[in-house]
Amino acid sequence: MENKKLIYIADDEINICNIIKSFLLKEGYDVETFNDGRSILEAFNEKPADLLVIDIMMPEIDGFSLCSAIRRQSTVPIIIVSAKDTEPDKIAGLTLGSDDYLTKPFSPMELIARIKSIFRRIELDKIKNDTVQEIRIGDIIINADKKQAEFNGKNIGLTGMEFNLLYYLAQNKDKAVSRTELLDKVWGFENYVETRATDDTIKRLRKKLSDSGSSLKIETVWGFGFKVNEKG
Amino acid sequence: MENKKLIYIADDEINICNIIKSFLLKEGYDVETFNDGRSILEAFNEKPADLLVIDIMMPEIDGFSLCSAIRRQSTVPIIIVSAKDTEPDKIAGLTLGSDDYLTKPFSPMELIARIKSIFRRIELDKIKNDTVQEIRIGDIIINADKKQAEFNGKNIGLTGMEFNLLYYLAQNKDKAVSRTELLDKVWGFENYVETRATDDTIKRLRKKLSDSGSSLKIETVWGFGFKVNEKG
DNA sequence: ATAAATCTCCGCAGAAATGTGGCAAATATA
DNA sequence: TATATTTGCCACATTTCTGCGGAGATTTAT
Repeated sequence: MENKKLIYIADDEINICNIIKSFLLKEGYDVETFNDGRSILEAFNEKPADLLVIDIMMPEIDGFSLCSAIRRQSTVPIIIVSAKDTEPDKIAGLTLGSDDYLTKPFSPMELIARIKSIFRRIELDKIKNDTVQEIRIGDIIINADKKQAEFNGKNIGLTGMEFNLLYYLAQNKDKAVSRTELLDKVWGFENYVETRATDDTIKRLRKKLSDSGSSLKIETVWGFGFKVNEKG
Repeated sequence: MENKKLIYIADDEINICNIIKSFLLKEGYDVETFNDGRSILEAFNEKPADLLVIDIMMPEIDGFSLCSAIRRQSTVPIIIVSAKDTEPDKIAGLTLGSDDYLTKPFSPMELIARIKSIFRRIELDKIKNDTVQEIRIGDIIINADKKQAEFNGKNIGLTGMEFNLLYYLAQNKDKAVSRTELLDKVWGFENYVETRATDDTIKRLRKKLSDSGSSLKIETVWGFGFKVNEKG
């Protein structure tokens, strides 16, 4: 269980700080507020936060300088919040190392959405290589990366068309899919093939499934198309 | 060997696509444009990009659906660009998995600054995570520093192209990689070579691997590309 | 029950994709 | 400059895939 994230806010208007703080607290974050650039920098050196929300115009150290100072020593995400809404200001802020730039007045809900988006990005980068894209259907695992379907961890050796067809049916599991839809989505509309072509591939698919030992059945929906069910 | 970053743009207004494209090209990115949700999704499955810029209102598949569809299978950064500027729209977009949300009309320079900010965030996260210079794949050890691959501690004498190709496949182990992707990421976009060039290098790679005594096999993914598996 | 419609299965052949060996231009090396 | 290496390309052989016709089985309708 991950700890609560700690967020520092720096703005010389105390009211702004408090408003943002109350929203972030409601979202379950730990929050500390500061009213000038120097105090947030000192606090950060003392105890690093997980994200900073800073204003541009502040006493002691302004937001731009603060941003580059922090960036020299940390990869912590920074969101700049400012009344300065000109393009050069935004670009300066983003270029100096901030992850986002919001102009006042802004919606607290949007700020929260953007904070979450940044945290999600960090998570995605962290787990990137561990995520496996696969669909489970009955006793079969369909792995889109490997482009193969497995039963008991063993590849059942589907061809391209067979794989695409099974993949499409699995994406629409428990739902009947018409032949026309299959021809359109799996075969592609530039192909002029007989409707019966689907039957052929289904036939081969069924054979390979049963040969592999799987008990997954592709149901026929009479006069319409086919369907696979989540549980075998 | 870090290539130019590849960016896909999807907007049903061709003019918007072209304007964004020209700016991004000037910044040194590779760019491809699409005019509906489905075509960018198909292109992405065939050849993943490094970042997506998508509109909300598009034919076939709208931006929101596209965003969650992509997010289900990839961590690629997504920037939504839309004429819808209400708070709920922004929050919806950010919550569904986008990394940023810009409202039209927007400044191209700001878009570029935000794109760079996202790439910087990913770099910052990457430095924290991996510093591995050696990849083990089957009975082969690939050393990025020495730029050579070893079996039983002995260099198997790969040429530059052969090494780059094996290295790329190893980085994507257990994942099928298309020829198009290889041409883009290993050969580089500026080179116009026959698709079959990949087959040639694969051929030589396979020979050197087997000559060296290694049992590592490069699998053919019929009608798509190639793949190496973690365990030989 | 009987007829009509629909689906499954079999074998096949054309088509598409890939593997193989040789060749030559470009590049590096001595 | 001469030599060796690398790498893309081509032609041909081989493998693999996939749609089709048709026979027989199954389901539905009357």
